[in-house]
Amino acid sequence: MKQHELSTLFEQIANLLEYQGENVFRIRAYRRAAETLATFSGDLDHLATAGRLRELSGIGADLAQKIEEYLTTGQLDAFERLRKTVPSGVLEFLEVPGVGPKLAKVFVDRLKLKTVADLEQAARDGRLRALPGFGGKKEENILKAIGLMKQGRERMTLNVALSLAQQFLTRLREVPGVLNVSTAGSLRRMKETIGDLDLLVAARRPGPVMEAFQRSPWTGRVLAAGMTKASILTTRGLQVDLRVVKPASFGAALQYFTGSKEHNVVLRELAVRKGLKVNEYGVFRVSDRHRLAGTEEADVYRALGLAWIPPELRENNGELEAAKVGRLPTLVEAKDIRGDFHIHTNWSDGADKLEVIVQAGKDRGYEYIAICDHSQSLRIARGMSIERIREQMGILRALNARLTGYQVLLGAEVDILADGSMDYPDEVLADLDFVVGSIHSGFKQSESAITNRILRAIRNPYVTLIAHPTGRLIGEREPYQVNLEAVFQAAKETNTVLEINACPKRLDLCDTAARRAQELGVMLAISTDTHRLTHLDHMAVGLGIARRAWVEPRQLLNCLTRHELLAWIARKRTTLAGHAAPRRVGSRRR
DNA sequence: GCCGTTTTCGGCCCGACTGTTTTCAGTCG
Repeated sequence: MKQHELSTLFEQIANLLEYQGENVFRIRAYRRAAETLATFSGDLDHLATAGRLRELSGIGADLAQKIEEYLTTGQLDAFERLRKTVPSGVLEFLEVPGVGPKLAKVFVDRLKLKTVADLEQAARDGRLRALPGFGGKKEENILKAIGLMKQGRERMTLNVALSLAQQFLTRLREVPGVLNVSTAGSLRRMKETIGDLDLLVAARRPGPVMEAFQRSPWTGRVLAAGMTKASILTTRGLQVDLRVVKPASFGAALQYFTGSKEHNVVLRELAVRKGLKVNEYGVFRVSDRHRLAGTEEADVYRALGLAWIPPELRENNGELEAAKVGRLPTLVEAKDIRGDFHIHTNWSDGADKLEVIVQAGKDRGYEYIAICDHSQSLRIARGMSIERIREQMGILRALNARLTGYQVLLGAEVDILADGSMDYPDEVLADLDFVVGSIHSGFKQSESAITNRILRAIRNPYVTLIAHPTGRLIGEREPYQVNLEAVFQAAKETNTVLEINACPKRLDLCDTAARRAQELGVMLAISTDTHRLTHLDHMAVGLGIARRAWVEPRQLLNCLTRHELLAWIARKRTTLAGHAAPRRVGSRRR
C-alpha cells in the first residue's frame, strides 16, 4: 500500500516541478520512479530494511533516501516544502485535460485563479480569450474538459472494454481496403481497468476508416479527428482512440501504441545506444535512415536484439532484460486451461441450473469443473445447509457416473468465519473434492485478525483454495487489511492454492500480488466465480491477469490434467491431516 | 534525478493534433 502513496507523491512532485519550469529530465526521473512504485509487486519495507531500494528501476541514491524517509516518518519533507512554494490550485488545474503546467501558470499569474471552479467561471465570463495565445475555441474546450471531469469518466472493466473493442473491430474490418485491425494500449496489455480504448487499423487509404469510425452506431461525440488519428466518446461516455497506418508500418505502430509508455521509453533508449531510431513507422538506422523493420511487431524487437515480448509483460518490470538474454517466461495460454473452479448454480445465488452449468463446462472442452455453491452462514446468497449440500453431492455423484473424460468436482465455497474456523465441520469438508475458503464478513477486522483468520483456513487440510484473497471490489470496496506475504508463505508451505478471481470487478489476487505469489512458488488458480452462464467467458480476463503476473502453465492449477489435479488435492490432505487417515479424493462413493 | 560493454559527466524517446501561430508552442499518449 505504501508504494502507491509514494507513487502518488512522486507524481505530484513531478507536476509541481514541471509548473516551476524545472529541468525536464529531473521531472521525468520522478515520473519514472512513480511508475516503478505503482507497479512494484514486492514488499517495500523489506527491501528498504535490506538497503536494496536502488535495485528498483529508476531509483537512485536520492529517491531511495526519500522512500526511506516516507516509510519511517510517513511524510516527505521535500514535497511539503515544494507545496508551499507553489500556489494552491495548481495541482487541481493540471487534472483538467488539455491544461498543462504552462496554462496553469497563466491562470494563476494573469488571472489569479485558485480553483477549477474559478477557472470554469472565468471561461464562462469570457475572460480566458483575452489571454495571449488564446481564442474562443480554446476557452470552449476548457469548459468542455471541466464538464467531462465533473462527470468523472469511469474506467472500464476489462470485459466491457473487450466487448466494446470487438464491436468496433468487427465494423472496421469490413471497411474496404482494411488489411489488419488490432486492439492496442492498456487493453492489449490486459490492465485491470481501461481508461481509453485504443484501436489500430492498417489500410492503404485512411479516409474511409476514419469515416466509418466517426459514424459508427456507438459513436456519441467526436473529440478530435485528423487524417489518421481520431478520438470519440461512445454514446455511453467511453473514450475510444483510433489510429490508421500503412500496412508496412502496422507492426511498428502496434508496438508503439501498445506501450506501456515506460516500456517504450526504455526500448527507444536501447535503440539510440545501438545507433537506431524507433517510431511508429519502423526501426531505422540513424546513419543512413535505412528501415530495418516495421511490418511485423516481432521484427521490431528482433532488430533491437530482443525476443518478442508478450504485451501483458510490457510494463518495464524486467521484461526487457529477460528478452535480452532469452529468459522470458512461457506464459500460460487459453489452450492450456483444462478446467474452472468456483462456479455457482441456483442451488445458492447462481442463476443457472446445475445440469446447464455442467454441460456448459463440457461444451467448452474442459476436463473438469468444480461446483462451489455457498455455505450455510451466507444467508444472503442462499447458502446451503449441511442437508442441502449432501443432497447436491448425491446428484453430482450420479451425474459423474454418466460422464467420461470429464469430471464435476464436488465442491463448496465455504465461509471462513470470524475466528478462522470453517462454516462446515471437517467431516463435511472431507466428503468434498474441492473446498474453496472465502471471507464474506468481518472486513473491518484488524490486519492481524484477518491474516490469522486466513492462515487458520490455509492450515485446514481440507481447504484446497483461498478465493479472492483480499476481498476488494474495484471502484467499490478497498481490500481488507491482510498481510499477503504471510499468506503466500503459508500457502506455499501447505500446498494451498490462491485464487486469481477472474470476475472483472474483483481480479483478486491482482496482477502484482499474483506475480509476487508466483515468484515465491505458490500454486495459483484462475477461477471465474461464475454466477451465470456468460461468466464462464471471464476466463479470458483471468488469463490476462495471470499473464501479467508472469504465470507459466506449471504454476496454474487449471493446467493440470484431471489426474494430476486430484493428486495435488490429495497431497495437501495427506501432508496436513496428521494421523488422520487421508481420504481418497474424487472417488465415486456410492 | 538516473545511469554507464562507448561515459562517474553529459547525455536523457518520438510524433500527432490543436489552436493559433505566418513557423510554432503546448499538450497528450
